[in-house]
Amino acid sequence: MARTREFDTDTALERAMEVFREHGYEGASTRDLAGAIGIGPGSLYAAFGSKDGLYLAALRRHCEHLDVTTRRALASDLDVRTVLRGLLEQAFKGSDPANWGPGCLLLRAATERAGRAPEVDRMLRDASRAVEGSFTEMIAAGRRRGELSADVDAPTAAHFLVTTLQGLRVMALMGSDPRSLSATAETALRCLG
Amino acid sequence: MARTREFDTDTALERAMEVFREHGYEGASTRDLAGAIGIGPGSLYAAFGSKDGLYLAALRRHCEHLDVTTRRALASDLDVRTVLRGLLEQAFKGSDPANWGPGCLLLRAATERAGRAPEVDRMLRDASRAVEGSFTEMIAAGRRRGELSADVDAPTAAHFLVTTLQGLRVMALMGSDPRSLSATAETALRCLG
DNA sequence: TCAATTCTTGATCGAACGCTCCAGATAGTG
DNA sequence: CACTATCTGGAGCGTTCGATCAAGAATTGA
Repeated sequence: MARTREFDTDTALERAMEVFREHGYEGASTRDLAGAIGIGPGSLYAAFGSKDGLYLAALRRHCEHLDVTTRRALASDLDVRTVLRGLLEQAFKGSDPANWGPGCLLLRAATERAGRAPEVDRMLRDASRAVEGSFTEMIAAGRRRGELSADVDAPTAAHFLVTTLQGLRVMALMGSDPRSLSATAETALRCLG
Repeated sequence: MARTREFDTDTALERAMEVFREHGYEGASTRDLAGAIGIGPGSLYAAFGSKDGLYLAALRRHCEHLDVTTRRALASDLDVRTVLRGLLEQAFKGSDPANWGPGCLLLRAATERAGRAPEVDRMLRDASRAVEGSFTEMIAAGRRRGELSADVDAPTAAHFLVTTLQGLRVMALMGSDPRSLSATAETALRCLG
């Protein structure tokens, strides 16, 4: 009983993610965003309420992408070290540089908006815990299969590896040599015992 | 033979660092900056040329602070693990949260401006290498004193620890539990062998 | 077919942006 | 005491910001 929306919300969010990833929250203008999505400002505000609303929706979608990546890794039946190595390496030379790599929108959100937008804080915490949870499961499973020493504490090791993961992204942004980054990933994996 | 400048450039840069740290590059307006420094826009532009010029000067100054912190650690005669532990812990609960903590301007610059301002890229790389270099020296010295195993490769271990350091800052921003952060720092130190 | 409802489009709002200009203030020099 | 050189700070430049709104287009139920 009314006109149908001409653009797809999911596609719009993917485009918005890209713009926010490129320019950050403050650096992305509503004109940039509407232009990238291919709609007018009116449609943007009708669909997402505000620039902040669009940002939160894009960030939420990004978190879903992260979850898909970690769950896919979790479902793998390869050796746990191999899987973890793949995740760490993707953090700085990934085949999916936009979502899991140094451009990760969540990392940007952490440095740009942590502590000044409650909803963002909540998403940072939740997404971070979700990734950490998947890592914990992977390590626990690897230990059960005997791929890791029995005296590895899964939650502790998971937190350590996620920290390394974030560090690798940052170091990549700082211009660190890929060879050094790989060596650091290897060092971290060796710590698993 | 002319009127003397009424404000101190160094003090101005400290204030600017604070504003950039708080709001980022895009989020900090020249009015914010001039207001925080306590000068008019004319003075700001006469002294620093542009917002970008002020940002670069502030970032350069921040890098000097980082250098001071790492060199002070380097000069310490405590056990190398104790010194490194102090640096890692300061990254998330530091007595100097502004400069060495999660708010570190360099980390923000990395996520906000890496790859889009050559001068920033250069500073990211240089500052990162400087910190890494100090870590390398610390580890090498600790090894010479027999505090670390002889089969520790100093540059490799240094890169790994700096990566952990950056990761800890990010994890702190994401709302990670201080207890977990400490445990992760400890895990990283245990890797030194 | 037409009224009702929603969406799209583009002009436009007031505010804030980075930045410039200039009159007035303040200093050293002869 | 001029004279000159520099600094200060507020007014204001043109532009862009996030957001709104009216008017037309598209879709559905009656």
